[in-house]
Amino acid sequence: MVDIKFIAKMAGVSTATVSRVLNKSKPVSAELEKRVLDAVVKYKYYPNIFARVLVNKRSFMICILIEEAINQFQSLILPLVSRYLLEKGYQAIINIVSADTEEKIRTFEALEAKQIDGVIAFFYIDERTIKRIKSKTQIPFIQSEPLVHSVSYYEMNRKAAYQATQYLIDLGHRKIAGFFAESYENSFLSARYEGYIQALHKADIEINEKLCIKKNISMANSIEMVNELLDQSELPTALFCVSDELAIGAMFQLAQKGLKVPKDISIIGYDGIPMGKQIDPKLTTIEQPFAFWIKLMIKELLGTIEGDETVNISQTDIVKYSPRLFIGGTCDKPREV
Amino acid sequence: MVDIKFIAKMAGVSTATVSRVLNKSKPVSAELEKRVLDAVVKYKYYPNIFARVLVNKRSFMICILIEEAINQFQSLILPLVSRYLLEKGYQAIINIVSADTEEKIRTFEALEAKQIDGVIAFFYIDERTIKRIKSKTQIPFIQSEPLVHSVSYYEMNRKAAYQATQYLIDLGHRKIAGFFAESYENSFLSARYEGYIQALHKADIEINEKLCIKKNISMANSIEMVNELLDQSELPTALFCVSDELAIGAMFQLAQKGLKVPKDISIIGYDGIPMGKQIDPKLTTIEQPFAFWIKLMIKELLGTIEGDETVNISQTDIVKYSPRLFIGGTCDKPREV
DNA sequence: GTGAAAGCGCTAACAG
DNA sequence: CTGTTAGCGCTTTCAC
Repeated sequence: MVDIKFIAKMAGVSTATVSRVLNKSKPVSAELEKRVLDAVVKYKYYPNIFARVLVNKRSFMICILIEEAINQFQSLILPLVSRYLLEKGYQAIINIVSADTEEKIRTFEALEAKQIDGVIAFFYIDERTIKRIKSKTQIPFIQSEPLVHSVSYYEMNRKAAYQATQYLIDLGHRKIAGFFAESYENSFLSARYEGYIQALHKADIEINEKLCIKKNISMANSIEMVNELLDQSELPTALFCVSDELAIGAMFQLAQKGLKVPKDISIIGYDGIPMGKQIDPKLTTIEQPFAFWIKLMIKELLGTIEGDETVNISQTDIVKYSPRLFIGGTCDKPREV
Repeated sequence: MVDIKFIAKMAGVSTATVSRVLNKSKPVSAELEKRVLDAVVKYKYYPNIFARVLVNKRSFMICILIEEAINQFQSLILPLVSRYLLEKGYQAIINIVSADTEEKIRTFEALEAKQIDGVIAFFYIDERTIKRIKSKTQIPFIQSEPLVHSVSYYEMNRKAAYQATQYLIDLGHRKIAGFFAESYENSFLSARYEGYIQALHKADIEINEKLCIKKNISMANSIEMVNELLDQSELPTALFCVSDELAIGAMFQLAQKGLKVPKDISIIGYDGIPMGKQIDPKLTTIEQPFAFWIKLMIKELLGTIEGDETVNISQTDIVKYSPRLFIGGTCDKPREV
């Protein structure tokens, strides 16, 4: 076993010196430094990270917390998160929790006790629960769902949804249905609803409650939502979906019902998941520069962990990386125009 | 800071006793055991895993290695793997690697040096690479793709594919197309192809090369595959797909082309991913008891790690947990029968 | 600039 | 059964 003691002996120095060279924690003479580094290479020495943690009180481990299953969005960002963490010298560990709030809070406590440096929750946590977690633990955490609320993610979502709806209006649509999420208070999901409403208002289009369907946003529900939509007396010519999964599910069900996209109905999604580009026609949607946002978000987390309060995000960066419209083949002019 | 010393003091015992209770490493009187456990609960004590590692020479950490992106199958099993590992006292950590073989091998070496106990590769590794990894490292590893090759996963796949094809034949189909994977040598994917071929042979159906399309099995490719199929002079009445993703992609594209499932063509998939149950009609498919298999596979890995060579898997268990046909709504009798 | 030595929190002999 | 104690490999005072 080659450990720090062995290297010290071989280099003819003390263990303290080896440690100093490896961590650059204190100046060491060039002479000794060379001897240490040579020994490290010669004997393929890797410091024992666990021993290091014991002393440092920092594990350089971040836990990704997932609620039961992994959805498309999460499987998209998980590799990005993990890779970026590694780049920053942190190891991603993964834990699964149930939907139960109490269990989640207990998990936060456990992770703190296990000396995990921080948590990235892959689910939405409401304000009340956030307060409870903060009252019980000190562990720094962020949520991936409302990615960068720190740079007004709500506002971004509202604007992009506005833009998407506006795009449909510009194509000549007036009867624009919407599939939305229920019960997400002031999250980015309700921002998308707001953007949709505002665009319709701006264009003097009356809001038709029957065309606004709110449900949980799983692909399964989009089938029901389409059926509900088709039961209306007045069929829409376009459909705005609050997520790509919803949009793709809707396309699927519409095809089953014999309706063509975009000939019979135009569809626009939100997210830019890979599957949207794998279907035919490609899904027109709002794309989000996830990779960039994730970096921003993690930078914020690591800033808190490392006691660096000054994570500075420039306004130009934010604008540069705003969501943008991807024009696929699922939107066209309405039939009768 | 609540540590083992603190708990020992509060319970009025020695640290050794606390350790023995927590690890069940030696018998402790009921009286003391109770006092220890009470203190543990009362003060929310969690043993410091890093200190434990230092002594045990075991990190109780298993790395899940993912190749760049996460597909549906992987996102399905990832929570199962993680949860089961935790149940067994291991923590899952996650690393992303590129498709490059050399980088993968280096990652295995690095993980060993970091004292990670084992690796679960979420990708297919060919024989040659396996040999190279084993020559350079000692780290135990398994692959999730051919889940339980230890219990003849190949055979299971062949049988199940046979059963699926037989089901179509029993419904009266004779022109049965197949979407398969290319270049997977002797993996479970080729076993599915073999099962399909054997079922056709058994029923004296001539193999039509033009109806057997082999491509990489992403959803994107199923669109091309459907187009290729529709270009044939002779249309099939049924389609066996080597994966659910392929099957769903095909359903989608067929709907776009105006073909109804199962009226115009029957479709059967393989895997049993959740999305298959979210679409309408539900996808008829071969379901696999993943959770059970994952346990088997991990048991094998942990067996190697813990030096337990005798991981015994009973034959009844294997039969009990064989893949089984799930009958959704995507298969019917052929039109003209 | 360098080394000796005291822990970090835990487990496992070794005594009793 | 139970307690005392010596490390696991590393970092970091504290002297020199």
